[in-house]
Amino acid sequence: MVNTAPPVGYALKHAQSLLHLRMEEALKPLHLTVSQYSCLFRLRREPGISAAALARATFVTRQSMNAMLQQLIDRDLVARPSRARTGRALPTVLTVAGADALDAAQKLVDGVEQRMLSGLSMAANDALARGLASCINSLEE
Amino acid sequence: MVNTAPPVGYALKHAQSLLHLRMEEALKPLHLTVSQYSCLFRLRREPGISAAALARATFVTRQSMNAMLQQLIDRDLVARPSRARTGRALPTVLTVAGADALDAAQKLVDGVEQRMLSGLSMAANDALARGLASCINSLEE
DNA sequence: TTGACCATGTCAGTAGCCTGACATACTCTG
DNA sequence: CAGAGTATGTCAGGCTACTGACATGGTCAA
Repeated sequence: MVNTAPPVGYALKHAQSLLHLRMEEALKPLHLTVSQYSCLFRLRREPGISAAALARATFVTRQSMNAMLQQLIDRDLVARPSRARTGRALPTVLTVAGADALDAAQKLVDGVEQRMLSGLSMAANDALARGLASCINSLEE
Repeated sequence: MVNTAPPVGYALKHAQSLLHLRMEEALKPLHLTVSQYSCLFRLRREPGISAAALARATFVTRQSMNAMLQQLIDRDLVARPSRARTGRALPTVLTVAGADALDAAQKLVDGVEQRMLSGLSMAANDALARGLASCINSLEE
């Protein structure tokens, strides 16, 4: 007897959709979208990263990322040179204002994430993370 | 010592993004998008459901759902009356062609889902499903 | 050195989904 | 019975992300 509908994929979508919604709500006062937050977050972890690499890390196309970066540059949260020192990649970095915005956003996002995981024991949290990692591994390539 | 970046939210996004991508690839030969598949899937489970309820179940707005339903109606995969017998809700149902398309799509999607879960034991699969359910529960309202 | 190959950035066009707003139909309370 | 409240469908407009295409710069093998 098999399931008529394996619920894992649906649950994944449901959870991600809700997480995105709550994050969007939380970040609204800062006038940041989830995508913009992800971008700033990754920029702190990898200063000087190229826009294309940033795009891959945040699951959008490089075209979308460049459009988003332009907005963030206009708001002075991010900076990058107009010409590459070498190659074509333009190394992008956080500005001071960008780092400040990220700090504020981080607190709000952490709250949402804690809320999401509040019903899980440490072991269950671990099992969830491990399960997701396995799914990711099985799906890539 | 706390994590600089709690990876669960990111892993959730990563997994969902990959799953969506693989499903999109798998459904391409049928000229169906993931959203359309989700819509058909839900329609089989709940024949006669309203477009608004369908929208909630598939995590889009009712405006988007109505636009999508119009496409599916044009392709004769879905049908619904032009007037409601009672109230405003227009009960939507699968056509025979829609059921056939869903059957074909189901096989492909099941393959993707199995691939995603292929690295997990039954217990780990269970723990993942339970963890996601807990996250969903904690995040709604 | 040269030519294939790949990565990056950019331009143009398209599609999907969203928010905001409104009319309609039912329900429920006073 | 009158009114508010809720749910559904629909129209209009806008924004975001996508695909497709191209030029540029670097790498690597022949």
